[in-house]
Amino acid sequence: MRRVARDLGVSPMALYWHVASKDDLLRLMVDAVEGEISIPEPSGDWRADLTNTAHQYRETLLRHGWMTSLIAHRRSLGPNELPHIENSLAALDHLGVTIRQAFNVLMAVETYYLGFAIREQQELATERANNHMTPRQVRNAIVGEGVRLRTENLYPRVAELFEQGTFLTRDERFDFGLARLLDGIQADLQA
Amino acid sequence: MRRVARDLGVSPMALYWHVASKDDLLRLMVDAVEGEISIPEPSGDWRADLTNTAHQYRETLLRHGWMTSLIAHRRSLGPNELPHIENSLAALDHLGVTIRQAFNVLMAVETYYLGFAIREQQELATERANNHMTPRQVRNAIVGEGVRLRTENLYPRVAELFEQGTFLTRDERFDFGLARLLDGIQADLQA
DNA sequence: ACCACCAGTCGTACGCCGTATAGGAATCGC
DNA sequence: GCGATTCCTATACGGCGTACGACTGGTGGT
Repeated sequence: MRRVARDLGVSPMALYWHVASKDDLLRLMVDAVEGEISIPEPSGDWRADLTNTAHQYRETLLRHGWMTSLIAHRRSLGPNELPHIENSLAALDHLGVTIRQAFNVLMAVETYYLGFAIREQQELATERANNHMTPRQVRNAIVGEGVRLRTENLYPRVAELFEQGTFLTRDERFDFGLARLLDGIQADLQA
Repeated sequence: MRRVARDLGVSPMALYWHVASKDDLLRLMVDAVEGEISIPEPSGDWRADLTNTAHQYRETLLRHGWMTSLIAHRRSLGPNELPHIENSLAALDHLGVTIRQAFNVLMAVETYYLGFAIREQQELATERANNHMTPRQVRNAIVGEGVRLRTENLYPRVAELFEQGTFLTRDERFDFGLARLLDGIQADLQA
């Protein structure tokens, strides 16, 4: 609050004319971010539509890193969320599923990208904390840890994983999990 | 800090003998919770094992609601996490997949239950905020909102969804999404 | 018996924070 | 002209995390 006021060049209490409380301000911020996400009209390819939506959300949550820490307490379902749900439901029209089934699908996808956003923030925070190391050094540290584990006969699978020292990029991981989820959903819908 | 100290019947500053800072304390708390999760030995049925793990995590994150709000900033990978990863990787042995592939599977599942835990906390917080209403009243409010949307010709699919007023329970939703994800993973592993 | 040491605690104080309360200045409708 | 409305400011309260320094009880060494 005091910080916001300072940045705006006004006294802290001036904010309370426009906003009821800090909590209220945060709610508005979350809703505003929700508003800047644009869910496209259904294209006819529901997989592409849901994937697109997931990417939009991920990108937006990534751009506003503070959101992930807020989203755990704060109710969403502000007025800016309904059109997104509507469009996503529309993407699943003509698939012979009920609205409720479509909604369950939506929730599952949403769960996935929400979880990914959280993880992503964790990792970015860790990288920020280690920003004195080059990527190569980070990699070496991981490999070294793997070697240590192996020589101590601890957690052989983790050791092997670390020793390889190569992982999917975050983008690849996001797409991998999302694709698997959509695969499962697709199979379920066709059953 | 002051609150913890009061509950322990000591002065606030006494805590700083045992703990470096509030942040440090929170880190220890998260790691302690991680420690109380017990990942069972592989049973031979990897789907059952991963499902079991996911349930354990969900239940634990639910039991300690404060964790979800911390987990976004805080580094995990404390010493209590490695054995879990090891056991989960072990569950995927003998499937003809590399350690790296197995790890990607793990990450996807973890992403899912993390996201679900967040959503669950959101919903529980909302329920707590509305605890002056009976479940019947909540349902009626949703249905009423659906009717309102329909009469105003807004978001017809959302309107229909609300008007029905019945949704999966949280347990069912968790299992539905997780099952779809594992379906997709299974199909991918067999390909 | 003495002392040095150390684990553990406490009191005080500083600089943050969100916000309750009261009041001041500019603008508008009449 | 004047009351109402809009927007802002100043001050103050109670909370927070924690830096700093002092205190206490018990231990081991000599």
